[in-house]
Amino acid sequence: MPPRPLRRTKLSDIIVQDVKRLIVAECLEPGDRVPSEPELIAQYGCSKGTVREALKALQVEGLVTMRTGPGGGAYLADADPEPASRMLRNFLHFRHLDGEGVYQIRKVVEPELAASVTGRLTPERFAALEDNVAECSRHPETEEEQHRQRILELEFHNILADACPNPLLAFIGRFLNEMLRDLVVLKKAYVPERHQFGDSNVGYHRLLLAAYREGDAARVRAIMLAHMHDAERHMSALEGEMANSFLLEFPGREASRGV
Amino acid sequence: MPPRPLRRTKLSDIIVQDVKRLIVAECLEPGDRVPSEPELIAQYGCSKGTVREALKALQVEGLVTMRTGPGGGAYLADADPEPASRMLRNFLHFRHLDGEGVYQIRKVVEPELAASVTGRLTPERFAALEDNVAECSRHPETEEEQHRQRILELEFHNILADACPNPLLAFIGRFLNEMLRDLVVLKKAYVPERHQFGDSNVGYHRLLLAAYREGDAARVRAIMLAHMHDAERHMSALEGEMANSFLLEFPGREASRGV
DNA sequence: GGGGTGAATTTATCCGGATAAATATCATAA
DNA sequence: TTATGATATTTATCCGGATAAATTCACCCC
Repeated sequence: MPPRPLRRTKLSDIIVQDVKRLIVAECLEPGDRVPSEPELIAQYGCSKGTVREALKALQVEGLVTMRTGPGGGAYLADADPEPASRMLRNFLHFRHLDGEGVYQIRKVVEPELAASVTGRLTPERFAALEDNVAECSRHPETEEEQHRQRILELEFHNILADACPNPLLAFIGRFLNEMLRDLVVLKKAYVPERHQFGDSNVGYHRLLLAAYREGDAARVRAIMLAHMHDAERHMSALEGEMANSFLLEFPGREASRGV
Repeated sequence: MPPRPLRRTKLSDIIVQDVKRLIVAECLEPGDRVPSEPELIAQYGCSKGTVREALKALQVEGLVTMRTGPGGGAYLADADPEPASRMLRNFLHFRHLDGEGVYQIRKVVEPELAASVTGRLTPERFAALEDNVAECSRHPETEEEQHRQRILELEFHNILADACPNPLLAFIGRFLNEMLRDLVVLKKAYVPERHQFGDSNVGYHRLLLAAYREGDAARVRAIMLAHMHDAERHMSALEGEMANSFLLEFPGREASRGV
């Protein structure tokens, strides 16, 4: 039933593979130039539409970025996990992943992540964590502000993820935060009880800061584990009705650049 | 520096968004029909190229599949994590993720996953696990066979992941296995010591089967944790030189359908 | 010398047509 | 009744052109 590929593989796919091989062969680094539209047209003797499709595919895979103007063309892009993250979120929302599902992972991943950055926090990052705690400690006035503060608390965990030297662990940490963010954005039902949870969250964050100051990785791990278990218990209120709203762009997240 | 979107948003992007909204509004399920090429052309009064680009974008996001022939057109696709998985693997390979990095996550995720499927294994899955252990217990003859057996051992963990009701946990479990598979495929250096590790792996798998038979989730967790720590120690031999080989299609994995 | 203007380059978007391939349906024949 | 083959429908691929937008760089004026 799935439309199998046609007899001869698409010309644009051949170009895609060739360009990838070129990247490997030449050991290109992000920022290096890749054959541009007119060059590929000349090389393959095809129309620009075909070349454009190949370059677009490489863009979609996050491998190249295009620049206009003189000296423009295709350049090897900095690796960016966002497209993959977005597709994965779509997939999981389709599968009706709920808050409890996120916390089943989070409660084992966040302690490991938090412990692993002990002693690796730059002064800038540590200051950012302190700022975050300070801002989340303020008493919110409006409902809207309370809601934003709720999301701001997640930023604490994002800063930790950014400090993690393991790219996979960093990605998963960020990803889980984004999933929770989607859930919080979709369901303001979470807000009413914010005081109880919010204060509790920030309290754990303060304890974590103290443990980081002492460089006590074991205590960091223990505090984060307790934090996660505590938060998990409060997640039951976030169940259900995710439906298909994921397809629409969430406010506050920059719109994806289409395909 | 990134080429910002042009003044007016692309027509194909508008179509993409409209179709997504339609999917949400009509609560479409996988397999349901989505407006086809000629319908969208009539609706938007644009050329087929533009409509094709929109439908292609929806394909790339894994939301729809196209069918040819009468009654063909665009249909809401079954959610598939493969495209996201592939992009994420590319990203991580670019970041030179190594075996140790994978195991930092794996050692916390696999025990949770393994424990969570205790008592949920269907007879079919349990039989598949037993078959896997039996096949991995055979004495490999050729080098090639040893190598394939090494990969086959990973399948044990994939079966567990498939049994996991949490879609995120299942995805991460499968994903980590794929990352390891890439590493093993790329570096046959792993093979020489296969006996030591291979036997050890299968031994843990046997212990897990026994614990599953008794429905002892705590013991499953403990065994898997020991399994992971054991395997992690042997991972140092798998370090380094991932380079950019990720871009090429790995043998044994079906080629991606281009863009 | 500095700052603004415009030309050149390159990609971005869209068009409509031509041919090929896949598939469901229906008619036909065994 | 069943199997086979023709037909119609729909997507797949590719082409080349036209216009618009963004960026760089050289040039010119002050």
